[in-house]
Amino acid sequence: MDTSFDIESFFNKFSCDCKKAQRKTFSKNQVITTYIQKRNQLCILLSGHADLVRYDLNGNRTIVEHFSKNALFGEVFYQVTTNNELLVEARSSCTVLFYIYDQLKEPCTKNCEFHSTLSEHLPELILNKITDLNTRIELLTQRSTRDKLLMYFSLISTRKLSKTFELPFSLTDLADYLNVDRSAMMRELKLLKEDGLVEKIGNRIILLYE
Amino acid sequence: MDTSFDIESFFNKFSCDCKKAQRKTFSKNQVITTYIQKRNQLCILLSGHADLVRYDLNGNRTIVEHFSKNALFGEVFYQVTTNNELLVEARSSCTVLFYIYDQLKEPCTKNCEFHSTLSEHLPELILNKITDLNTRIELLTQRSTRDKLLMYFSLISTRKLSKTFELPFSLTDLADYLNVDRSAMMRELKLLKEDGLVEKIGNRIILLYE
DNA sequence: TTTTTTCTGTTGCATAAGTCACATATTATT
DNA sequence: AATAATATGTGACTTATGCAACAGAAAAAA
Repeated sequence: MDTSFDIESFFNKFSCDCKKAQRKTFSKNQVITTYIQKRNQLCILLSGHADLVRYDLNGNRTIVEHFSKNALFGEVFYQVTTNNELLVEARSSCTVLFYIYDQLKEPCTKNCEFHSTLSEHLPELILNKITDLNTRIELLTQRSTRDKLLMYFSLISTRKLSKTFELPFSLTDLADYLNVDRSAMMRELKLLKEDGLVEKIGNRIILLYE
Repeated sequence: MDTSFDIESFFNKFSCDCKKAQRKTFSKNQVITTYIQKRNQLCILLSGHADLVRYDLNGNRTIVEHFSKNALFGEVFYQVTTNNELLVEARSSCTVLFYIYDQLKEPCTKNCEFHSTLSEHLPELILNKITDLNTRIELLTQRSTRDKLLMYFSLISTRKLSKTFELPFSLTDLADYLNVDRSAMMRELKLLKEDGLVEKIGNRIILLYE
């Protein structure tokens, strides 16, 4: 998520005196939070990468959302509908700001600069979240595994402004993100290579079309 | 979407003097808007039902989102990634409020009551939109057609607080919404009936489990 | 009303995609 | 450096889902 406003460096300069925010760091694979209704938690990812992951009763794992710098997450945004486990897991080492949504909304009595600036930028951050979610839906509504792969590659390619890029996921995770079986995805990836649409060197993807 | 705040009746009482909003009505199947980047349009559905529909090059139709009373939509929320057509179509007769997002943000000079009240309630409306999108993702990440149907039924059932309910979609539309082939969905629906999980009388679904 | 259009329900068939299983490569951990 | 753990790559087999086609029902238009 690319925002002109860099929350992390801003937070470092004007740390929040009002004590409404908690800042924590996490190492890879640690659980950042779980989604349990009622707490109304709102989190901001200051640095690193994290995933919202769902484990269902059949042992299937789904990466519901992927978060990078400046992303918002937390159960304020979530109506927990199923009784599946929903965890946010750190994909790399992460720094996270924890808020209670209702406290964030009401004006800060201490009038600390960080708090007011964050409120000012909140609409922008939220709009980014919504477009991310809509893009996620576009991806998931692709009909075939091939279409999902091609759209996913194209998204990263335009974001990186290059036909060559590193995958931010392992292939196992990518399958869980695209909601397809891993071995089926591998097969399709091979076909894409055979059809001369894609090249893959280690973790690096090269798009050969257009 | 159930909000305590009813925009429609409020708008009727204190109609917006500042002329920033345009209110229009649409009849069934009319195109309310198309998603073209740059205009930054934000729309509010005051009454009726509408769908965001995508037509791809193979003639496939996808219902990307379904909107009901108080729903927000428009291209502010959308990063148009593919070159597919994206239309919002009225499913029933609709009343829609059109805004330009940037104008909505800045404080109203005329200080009209509607405008300020809307701004006040905007965070709540936006939060609803985000939880809707997340629920949509939950639905789309169900693995099988059966799971999609069961989750969809369960969502409506909890919303209506009843194991018996009318489908707000035709079966053709439902298939486009669940992103599955219609005849495959019909087959699965038959199996659900045969397994004694669901009963269907006309447009009415009865859940038989739990 | 009659006619036309769209929706529902069902089938046979083709194929995309899931399941299982295993070998090798790569990455963590001790 | 040795061992364990996890990720990648691939193949044989099964199954779910897509596709095409059609008849009857329901809804919309004439």
